[in-house]
Amino acid sequence: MTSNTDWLTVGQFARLSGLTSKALRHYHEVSVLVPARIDPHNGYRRYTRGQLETARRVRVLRELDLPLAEIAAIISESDSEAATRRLVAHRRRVEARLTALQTKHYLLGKLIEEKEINNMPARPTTLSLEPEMQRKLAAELFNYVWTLLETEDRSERQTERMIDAAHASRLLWEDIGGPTEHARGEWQISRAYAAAGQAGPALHHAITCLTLCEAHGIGDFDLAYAYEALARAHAIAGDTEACAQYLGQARAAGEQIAEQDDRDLLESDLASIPQ
Amino acid sequence: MTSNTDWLTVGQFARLSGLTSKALRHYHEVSVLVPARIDPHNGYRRYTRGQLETARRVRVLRELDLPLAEIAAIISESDSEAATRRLVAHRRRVEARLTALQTKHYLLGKLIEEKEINNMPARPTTLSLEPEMQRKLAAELFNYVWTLLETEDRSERQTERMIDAAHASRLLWEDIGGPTEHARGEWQISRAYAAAGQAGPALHHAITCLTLCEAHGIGDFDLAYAYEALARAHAIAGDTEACAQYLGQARAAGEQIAEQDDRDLLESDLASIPQ
DNA sequence: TTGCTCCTCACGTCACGTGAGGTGGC
DNA sequence: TTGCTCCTCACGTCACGTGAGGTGGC
Repeated sequence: MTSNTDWLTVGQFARLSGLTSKALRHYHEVSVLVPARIDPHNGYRRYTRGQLETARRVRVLRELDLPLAEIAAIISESDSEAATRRLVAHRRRVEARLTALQTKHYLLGKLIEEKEINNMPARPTTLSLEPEMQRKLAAELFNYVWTLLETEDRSERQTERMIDAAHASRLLWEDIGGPTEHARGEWQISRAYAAAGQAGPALHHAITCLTLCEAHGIGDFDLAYAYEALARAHAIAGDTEACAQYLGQARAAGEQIAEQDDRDLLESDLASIPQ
Repeated sequence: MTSNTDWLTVGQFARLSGLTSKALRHYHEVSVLVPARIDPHNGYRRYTRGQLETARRVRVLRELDLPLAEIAAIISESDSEAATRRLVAHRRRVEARLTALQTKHYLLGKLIEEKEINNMPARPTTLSLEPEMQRKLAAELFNYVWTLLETEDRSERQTERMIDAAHASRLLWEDIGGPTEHARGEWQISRAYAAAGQAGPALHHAITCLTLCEAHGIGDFDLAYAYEALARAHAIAGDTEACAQYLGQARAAGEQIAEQDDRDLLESDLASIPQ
């Protein structure tokens, strides 16, 4: 209980906290962790044992790459909820860095591979997305289109973005998906154009969808929906006769669908086609 | 064939290589990429078109986080095997960073969990791309469309992907770009549809392009090209009269273009419109 | 002539680490 | 008295970005 042991110098405090004295001086300068008192005689920094707790927290947070400014805020606020929010935000930043690094890692691998074959490419011919990310993006875009399709008061601009997104999703599926994904992509593009009232493109992509189904023997659900898209596109074009014909084909194909839920879904979609 | 176009200034070289002029000055200073000559009169840096290849390679390598010293070595050595060894070594460093970051990510998750069991982050409504990646992708898609536009024996399928890519690029520019990028995106979509022989969509996006230019006071190059797109779309639709009218407007706007190179480019594009 | 582009400093970024030169404490 | 620790500058790191202040070019 000698006052001797209660006041720690930087070196002692450094050893006990796991920080360096250089770091402690820096933390003092930027007010992240200020010594309890400064010896007025010689300018020595004096820390208390009670400050060790804070010092260790600073160390842990720094090891997790939190910026000093964030750490200062977390420590001074002493509001645990606000602190958690900062941690969550930081974790998102770390996540972003992680995906960026993963992409770089992937691209380096490809570059090395290519180099072994030919000499100096330096010109990427494909998208710089790793397959996993591409798959994720393709799915996100697909869902994004759905969200917008279901938005009732869609602005003109949103409608344009919806169409863009449908095309983007289709593009990304090109090399990571098979005929089924391609057909579904074409179906969604067609539906987006139908929602936008553009009969020409809606018809074009509906035809592509059906062609894919036929060429690859895709039946069930997807085939029925190919006809649904054709019926809808013709309805919008004002061709009642063709619409009715494809409605019939959709219903016929619908009877081949295995799942009851899927059959119901088709029915409600067919019912939504303007006559 | 004028010596004028053979010697590029930093600004021109920056635009063509995708680097910034600041970065180019830095690369000069540290001898990673030295201008072919320095104008003795005013100290202007002059680059050749042949240096673009090197510049692009530097950019690709920097995007992969290689230190400038490594890049300088890779470029100067011109020994492809040594270069590959450097890439492999760098990939290992990236791997190390990756595992370290993954650990931090995991620990942050645990820390947050401990601190609070409630308060889960909301579903992300936007794409899970960080801005840097989104910008890169948008640009890549834009270039991808160009490559396909210039491909003479494009298959039908490639044409479809080209259109998808034009839409995808436009979507990605939506929140990271301004009106100029949006207008250029619309222009490219229009051109892609024109190349595919689809007059309707070509016209639609040409109109959007012009509307954007007018709404945001975009002139020069971009405005002239908006008219070019309209002329081309009408030509494909078989509307000779409207085509001629917009050709005239494009030429008039073309006279306001500052750069001679840009004027020449416009002329050759206008000449390629089928009459 | 007016903008636009180019030039060269000089400083900032982020979290310390590395000395240099000097003094206090046990 | 001898090491050891402490102090305060000042500079370096890495790859540029951001001005400031001035000049050249079309």
